[in-house]
Amino acid sequence: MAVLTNALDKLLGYQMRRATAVLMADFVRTLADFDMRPAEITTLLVIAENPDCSQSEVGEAIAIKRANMVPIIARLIERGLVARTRVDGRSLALRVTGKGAEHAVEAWRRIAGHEARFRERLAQEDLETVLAALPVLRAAVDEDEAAGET
Amino acid sequence: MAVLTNALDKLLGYQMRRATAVLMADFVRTLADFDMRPAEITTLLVIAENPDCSQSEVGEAIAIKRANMVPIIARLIERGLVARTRVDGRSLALRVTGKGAEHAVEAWRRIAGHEARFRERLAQEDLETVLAALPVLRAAVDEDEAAGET
DNA sequence: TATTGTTATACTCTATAACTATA
DNA sequence: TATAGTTATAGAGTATAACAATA
Repeated sequence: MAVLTNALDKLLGYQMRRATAVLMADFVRTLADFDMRPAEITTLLVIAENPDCSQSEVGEAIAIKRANMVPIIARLIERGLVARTRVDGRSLALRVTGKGAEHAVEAWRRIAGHEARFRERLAQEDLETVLAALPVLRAAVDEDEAAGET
Repeated sequence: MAVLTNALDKLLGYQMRRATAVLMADFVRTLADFDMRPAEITTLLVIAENPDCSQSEVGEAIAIKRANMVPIIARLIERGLVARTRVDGRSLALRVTGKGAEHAVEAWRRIAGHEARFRERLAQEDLETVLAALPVLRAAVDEDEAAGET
């Protein structure tokens, strides 16, 4: 099979998308036997880090819409990883359970390995440049979204 | 609403994912009135660049599986942007039509604007570092996938 | 009136397995 | 036997609109 030319390779967004797919696939592989989707894992980690946070706050932190948080939280509760208590008539405070905390610790341990696998491919200086550039790239439109959400 | 802490922000993959989502959203907005999905647009551009390529070759070039190429090509043909002729009993040669070529030119024109909006947020030197780093990040697992495909 | 959580729904991309017809 | 295209299907993420209960 012939190898085609692909001018898209010159594009920042396209390269980002391709590289991200590789990172994500490795992330999923790293945490495969947790039987949790990436969105569930990240949700668990944010709740572990922020006891008594609300569902909306978690969604805001990881850019998942309120409506899409519902089944994620439901599944975490169903599996006994997260518990919630009512704060007032409409808000719920989320906390990880003991089991959820254990999962979070083990997840972080593995994520550290995953992270190292990719970081070690870049020179220290280049890695720092990349890590500084990424928030810049997402900044302007994030602000647009925040404004639109209001 | 309280702003939560989010240790995920330190992770390369997470930052890539967030930034890519922003880039992608802008890409979609840029090409919204084409009434084409991102995957269809990129497919069209690759075919325009590689006359008489096969469906599998395009999929290989942009990391879309053969099975998922089928409806994309079908829609491009249905809309009169791509035509195909039989090469042998199992291969089809793809070409853009006149209309498809026009779409490709206009798409590239807009993509240039989209690209510039993001590039200008980074210093020239940092941009080059990022553009060099992205293929490195995706390289190792890309090779795994290629091996697995065989 | 605005906010929190919810339901319902649709769209896009991705993944696998299995089939056909060819080479 | 391997390849090109296809079908069917499932999973994951994301988006919007509308609603109830509450602040």
